[in-house]
Amino acid sequence: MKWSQTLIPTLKESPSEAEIDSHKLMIRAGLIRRITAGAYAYLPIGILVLNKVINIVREEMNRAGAIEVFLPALQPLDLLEESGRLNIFGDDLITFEDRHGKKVALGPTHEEIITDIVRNEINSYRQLPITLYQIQTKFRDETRPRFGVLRSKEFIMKDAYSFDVDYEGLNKSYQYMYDAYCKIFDRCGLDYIVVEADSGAMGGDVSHEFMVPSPVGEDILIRCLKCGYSANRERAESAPLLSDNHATPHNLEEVSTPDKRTIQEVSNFLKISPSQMIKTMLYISNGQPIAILLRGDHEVNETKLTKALGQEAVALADHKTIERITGAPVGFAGPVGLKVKIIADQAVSVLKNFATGANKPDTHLMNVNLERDFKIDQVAHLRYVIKGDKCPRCNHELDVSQGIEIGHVFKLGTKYSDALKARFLDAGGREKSMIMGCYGIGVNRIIASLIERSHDENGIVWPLSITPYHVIIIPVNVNDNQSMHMANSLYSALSSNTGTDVLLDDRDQRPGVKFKDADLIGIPIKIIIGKKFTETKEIEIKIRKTGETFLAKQEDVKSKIEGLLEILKKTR
RNA sequence: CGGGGCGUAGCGCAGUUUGGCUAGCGCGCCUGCCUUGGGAGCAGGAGGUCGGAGGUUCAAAUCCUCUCGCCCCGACCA
Repeated sequence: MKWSQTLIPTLKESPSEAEIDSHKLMIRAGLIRRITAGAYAYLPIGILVLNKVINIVREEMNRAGAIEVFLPALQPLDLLEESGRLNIFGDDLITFEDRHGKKVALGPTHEEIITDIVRNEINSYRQLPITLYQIQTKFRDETRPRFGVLRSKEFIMKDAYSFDVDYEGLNKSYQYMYDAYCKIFDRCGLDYIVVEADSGAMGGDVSHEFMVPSPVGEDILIRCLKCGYSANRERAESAPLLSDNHATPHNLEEVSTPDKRTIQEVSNFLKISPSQMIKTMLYISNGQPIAILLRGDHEVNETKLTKALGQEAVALADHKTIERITGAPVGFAGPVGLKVKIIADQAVSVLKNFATGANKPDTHLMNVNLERDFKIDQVAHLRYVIKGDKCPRCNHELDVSQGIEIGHVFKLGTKYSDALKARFLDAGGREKSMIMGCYGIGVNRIIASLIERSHDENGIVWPLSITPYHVIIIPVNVNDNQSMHMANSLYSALSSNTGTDVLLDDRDQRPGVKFKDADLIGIPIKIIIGKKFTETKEIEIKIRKTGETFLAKQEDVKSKIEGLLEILKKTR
């Protein structure tokens, strides 16, 4: 491609809409333009990159035995109702009525559609197992789209769904997908880590997330750098805290804490550490209020709470309920004298002489102790792991960091096949629910997270596998006939190699502009036809990532480039 | 959805507090000259319903009301 014939609108200045490096660079390098909040147009080199990523995904999916389908973006609402996910998606779902008044949604994901197809077309164990996948745009009305294509209202996802006759089969299908994911992300040149995840609202039990470590990531990763344990925040566990003081219980004491409601306010006021306080949170579970006790500096993990209660969902009690149950406004609840079921986090069970609300307005209690002052009905792990917690496996200190989720694999089991009646007859003629798995990849996110990890002050640094062009030829002076002739002949020679994408910067621009632009858009190899060429007929070759330069005679350029491409292919 | 901020040329911004001449600057763009190894220089030029609607006023980018859009923090998040 000749630069003058395509559209690569580079910008010298960062657009004000962008906050993070990848977003700025995608705009500055002319990959994308925002059309409206959370929706982006991909410009020529943007779609080149996107297509390369998609091709890698497709190749590895096919290699893993998955079968591609193409599904509608328009979905009838009744299917989502049938699976019970209409409420779960809630306002994230983009819905409208067609001219006949029929309610339609733009698909936020496609479990229901796939399951619907499979239940209609597959009835026998002889047709199983099968894994179907699609690469398509999905729509979610995100409350706050941000970070460019990292969180947008429409985005491209690869979604695969596996259907097996039994759990053994599911394990196999899952492993195929897991392995394929590793290959895909490896090929895209990404540094990623795999963490155990909670399967959350998708249902099912085993799940892994593929994460690119990044401070701009919206997910929190808990990792043990010693033994390799890694999990996301919802899933992560920590070693139980030990009772470290054998302090004798002091006398219970009531203190006045006028208008001090939060842990922060009370701990400042009483001059004690938040970790010497207990916070009491009232939840509604199964229609009944229950009290959850947490250490003051800990936060409730509702995923774990939900599981501990064996419920589908729990919700915080409203203020009125709290007043009714505790006899005090929000901010003064405590376990002493409370007449509801009490579940304590493990960290609470080892505390002595702590402070907590007195269930009386403007009053807290000091030197509260378990057993003596109140009893708990259940101890469970209910909180998020924080810095300082120890690894549940090897007791080494856990690392807390951030990451961008680029892929997620789930063992769903029969959640959707039960709900949507996707059944088959086994060899013995018995009807059974299909065992499902589902596997997603955020295609746009691959690009953004790659840039997030692979750029420098001059711009993007593409890996060979997904770069829009492998080589950029820069004739320094396009008005010099010999230079242009050389540029054109190199362009033809290199382009004739299948699989080598060449960009020729034929613009009549000053060299500085061309070098800056080539760096900005991140092309791995530059071929420069300039001073050296006019003087000695030598051609300069420069590597974007390392800045290494080579001089080659004109007849050697092609083989030199081929050699460099081979080397770059192998290095990440 | 709560809090904060911003909308002025393709991009980045000043001007708004305290209303007042023809609305400015940098980049980019067009023409010419010059220049050709890391975002050159000189000269000339095009480009604006100041987000929109209504109001106050002799006079509104500037003040008031409403509205739309966008960004940030938080909440939310298969």
